[in-house]
Parts: sequence; structure tokens; C-alpha cells
Amino acid sequence: MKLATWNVNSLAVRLPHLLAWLAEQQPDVIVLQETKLTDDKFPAAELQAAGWHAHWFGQRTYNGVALLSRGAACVDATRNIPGFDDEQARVIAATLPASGGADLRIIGAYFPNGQAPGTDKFAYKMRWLDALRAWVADELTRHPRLVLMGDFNIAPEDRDVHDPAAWAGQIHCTPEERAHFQALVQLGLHDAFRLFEQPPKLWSWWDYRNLAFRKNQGLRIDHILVSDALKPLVTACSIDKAPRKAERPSDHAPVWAEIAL
DNA sequence: ATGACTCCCAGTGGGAGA
Repeated sequence: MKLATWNVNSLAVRLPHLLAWLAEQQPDVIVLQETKLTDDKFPAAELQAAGWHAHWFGQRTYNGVALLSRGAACVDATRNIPGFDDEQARVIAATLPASGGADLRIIGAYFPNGQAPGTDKFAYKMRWLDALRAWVADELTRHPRLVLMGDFNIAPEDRDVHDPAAWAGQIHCTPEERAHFQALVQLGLHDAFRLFEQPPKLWSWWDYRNLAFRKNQGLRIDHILVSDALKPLVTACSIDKAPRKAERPSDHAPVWAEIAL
């Protein structure tokens, strides 16, 4: 089973890119971030025509998430973090019914950017992360096979940053954000990317400005975290830079993982 | 060449992203 996450930075603009990547890479499940579409505008018909079941949760201009699955539809969908009052559409979760074994719980999330330490947006990011951790801990008690994936807006370690000195203490790289990432890991989750030897300087996001992609100046901020029960079943994880080379690309590249399910 | 973005909603600029 192949799982993927991609911040598409406007699904209205990126639908052709998405359909092309899905046809080429044939994942079984993909979660999307920054769809930037109200629910009435979600391209459900186009995706269905391509063979995809979908759950979606969006708003205009900003944010917006979706969860697509091929073959079986996901059930028990949840929008945002239960009990956390949030005006921003950032989380979609659902369960992929078992094909022999136990169900697979999938959480797709668009973590807040946070802007800069000391701002209201950073405080919101911290509150959101607190709520997410408490909820994921609860989900794990019900779903031992769980995947948390999406745009975390956190570079977990210096090796996930093209220029750690320049980024030290900056948004995505603050000790507070990294502590939150570790707190998620300590729930019994594993960064699928780091389960394998990886080429150095492989990022998931490059700034549109300053020819950052051409110079490979990026960050690894999009992640797939798998639960303890899934860890031994993960057979591969990588980041596909190819869509970042397309015409009018998203600033993020898709991350994917193979799980023997 | 020591520069250099893209999205949205607005409306011919500004905020946000990361």
C-alpha cells in the first residue's frame, strides 16, 4: 500500500498536476493540504472520474484539506481536532477499512505556519499542536494502525534544513516547534523518511523566490509518521521532486511511503 | 547577471505563505 501527502497550494490551480501524479505514481491514499476551496467547489466529480473516493474540508483563500483513496472509500471521517474550536480547515481524518488485517486510521493535517516566534500566529500554532497531540494520543488508543501525515511546517532537525545556521531559531526550526514534533513522536510514532537511508539534502519544500529550487535551498517540513504497529511494515519512503519541476508547480513536493498492508 | 515568487481577493495593490 502506497500512502502520500502533498501540499498542492491551491487545488484549483493544481488539479491537473495532481491527476497526472496520481496516474503516474498510483498511490492508494493521498492527503492534500492548502486546497483553498470551499466545499462546494471541491472537484469531486473530476476525481471520481479518475477513480478516487474523497473526503474534503475546505474554506476560501486559505487552508483546506482532503483525503483521497482508490479502491475502497474511507469511513468515519472527522473534520478538524475534536473539542478544539478552530475557524481554520486544517485536519481531515478517516479510516480505511481492513483488507484482511486491522483498519488503517489516516490523519491528514495542515499544521499552522506560525509566522514568527512571539506572534499571535505562533501562539496559535502552539495551542493547535497541544490539541493535536492530545487527540492523536486518544486516536492511538482506538487505532493501533495509524498514520499522521501532512504539511507539518516543522523541520525536525538541522539535517532537514539547507542552511541550519541561517534558519536557527526561525519559524519551522524553533526549539518549541521541534519539541512539539518530538512530543508527537513520543506518542509512539515514527518519521517514515528516517526509517531508511536517504540521500542528503532532500527537501519537501523550496521557496518560490530566489531560485531556491534550482539551488536546492529547501526544508523538509512535510512528513509521514507511522504508529509502532506499522513501523515494521514500512518498506520505503521518499520525496518526489519531479512535480516541483513542472510548469506552475506547488512550492511543496509530494512525500510517499510504502507499507506492506 | 550577485537579480530572482505565487496564491487569492481584490481591483490596477496587499496579505499570506514558509
